Amino acid sequence: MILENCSPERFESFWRHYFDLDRDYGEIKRQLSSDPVLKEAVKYGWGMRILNQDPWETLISFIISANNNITRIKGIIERLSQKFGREICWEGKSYYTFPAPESLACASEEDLKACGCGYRGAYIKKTAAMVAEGLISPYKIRELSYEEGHKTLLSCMGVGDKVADCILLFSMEKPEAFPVDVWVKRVMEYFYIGSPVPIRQIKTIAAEKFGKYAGLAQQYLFYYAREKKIGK
DNA sequence: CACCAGGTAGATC
DNA sequence: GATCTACATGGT
Repeated sequence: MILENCSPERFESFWRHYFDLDRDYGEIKRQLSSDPVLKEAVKYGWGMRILNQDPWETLISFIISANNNITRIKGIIERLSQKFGREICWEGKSYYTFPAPESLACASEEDLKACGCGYRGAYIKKTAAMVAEGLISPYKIRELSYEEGHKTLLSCMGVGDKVADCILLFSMEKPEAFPVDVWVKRVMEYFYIGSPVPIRQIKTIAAEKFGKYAGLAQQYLFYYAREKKIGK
């Protein structure tokens, strides 16, 4: 991997953790590969890593992801950043930071609608207000256990079981979190169960089979399922 | 014009 | 608790 425009100090203080470089993926892949299905999925997504992303940004981003498609999710986040973020100029081009909690809490319904948020606009505004007022803190939730963090995240409007698991996995260093979206549900039923079952049952099976690295297994399975369009 | 997309909130039993 | 439905928006 090559990073441009990055000092050794900046690499150590930020990017090393962001790219999860201290985790031994070789060892985890070996462990998961004792399962024949995971062995194939791991082969498919051999270079994958779980990024350690910003908790606040991840919280809002995955509220937007619910019942939505990836193209639109990206567009909405881009437009929110342009409208409510801070401009950064670099090499003659403009970029925008992800908006601060206060900015989204103060956003008007019309502005959020203009970004294409749809009915999620109200969720974003409410959750942003909770953070801006200090009722909840994404950075403090990160310090909690998986169970406590999950429970706390559910108090945010727009955050359900699956979105909470995504936030915990992608920004709060909880590799045991196993988000079950439509693809993971399909691939688990297809390979391990054989018939449609409730999501909670899939989470139970995943915890038993994959243990404390269930989240990484989820990512290999997700990628594999999508690429192969399994169950569709 | 239906159906779908990295589900959730609110009502109901 | 478990189950059902409406939900903005843009693409196919």
